[in-house]
Amino acid sequence: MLRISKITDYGTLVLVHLASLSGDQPCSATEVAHGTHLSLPVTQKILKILTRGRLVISTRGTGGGYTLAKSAHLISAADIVDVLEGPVAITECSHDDGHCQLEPNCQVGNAWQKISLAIRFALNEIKLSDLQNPPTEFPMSNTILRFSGITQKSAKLSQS
Amino acid sequence: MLRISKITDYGTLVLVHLASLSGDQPCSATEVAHGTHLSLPVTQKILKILTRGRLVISTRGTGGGYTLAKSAHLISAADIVDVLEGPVAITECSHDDGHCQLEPNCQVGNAWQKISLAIRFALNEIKLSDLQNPPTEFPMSNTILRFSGITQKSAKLSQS
DNA sequence: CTATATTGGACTAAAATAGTCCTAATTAGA
DNA sequence: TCTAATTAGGACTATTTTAGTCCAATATAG
Repeated sequence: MLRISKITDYGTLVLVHLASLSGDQPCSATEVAHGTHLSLPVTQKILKILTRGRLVISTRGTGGGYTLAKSAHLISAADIVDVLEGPVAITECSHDDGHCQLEPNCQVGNAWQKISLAIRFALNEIKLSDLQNPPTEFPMSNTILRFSGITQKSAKLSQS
Repeated sequence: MLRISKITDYGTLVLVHLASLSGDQPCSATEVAHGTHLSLPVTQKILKILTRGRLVISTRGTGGGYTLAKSAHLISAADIVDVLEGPVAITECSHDDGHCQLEPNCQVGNAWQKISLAIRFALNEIKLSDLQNPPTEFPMSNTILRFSGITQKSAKLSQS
């Protein structure tokens, strides 16, 4: 459905929360869970993914936790999607067994790659700092997209 | 994974095939299946969806089949995605029970909506006629997007 | 040592996707 | 009016993906 997964949805909440912190003391998973109203297991899972993706830095042990790896205006929506939407999956068509079975239609695959690039460009333009306090207009905004994005309803809220 | 489903993948193949036809006699599902190397059941399924989505027009009975509903340069990638990627799913957050449980984070949901708009804009710019014979450059193309697009490998080829 | 934290990954249930198939309904033409 | 060619609608199953939880191991401050 051309949708963004909940992991990405929640992950953005987590990143925005980390970005909103003033000090540079690490923020524990428990604190993030409280701050975002996400359940603790989900928060932990997301923080682990973000850490592996090098968007946040972790500190282990007592007093440990997580901090943003870089300034919020240096993290783009493309970065977030890259890290949270699973492994890099280059278009399968290219260079696996060397050549295509559907020669003439390969043009089409090529076209979707171009479309993908256009989308990526759009994601690249939007920074975490924009998500913190979004401007009314993003570049290229135009009509309505059906896209299951971040929502309150979809968010798995903890009871705490 | 921010991916395009195979239905959309195949559907584009089908539309490109219909667009490539010279006459205005309808093309049967069987013919489309042969032309695209997709299996017949899949082809039929896709043509039914495209018909319901009013991107193609069907003629029933002997000698019947399908034709494009409008010129290839009037059909955009956004149209194709709209029709093939399932029902319209407006962002769940808005106006269901009136207000948000995560007031401050609602900003984030808002931001993803904006991102969605940007993506939709990109899709709007690309027409079926471009997919037929894609230009080397699309507007806004920049870097690499992981995006499982149309592929030969992923296509379920018929044995016919 | 011990309490606090992250790390890595296993695990299950639910949902979405892919693909096939069956039974109408429709229509041209013999 | 039959018959063959076609689309229409939707049921159905298997596979894959997603969502979410949990556990055992590792690290560290005090």
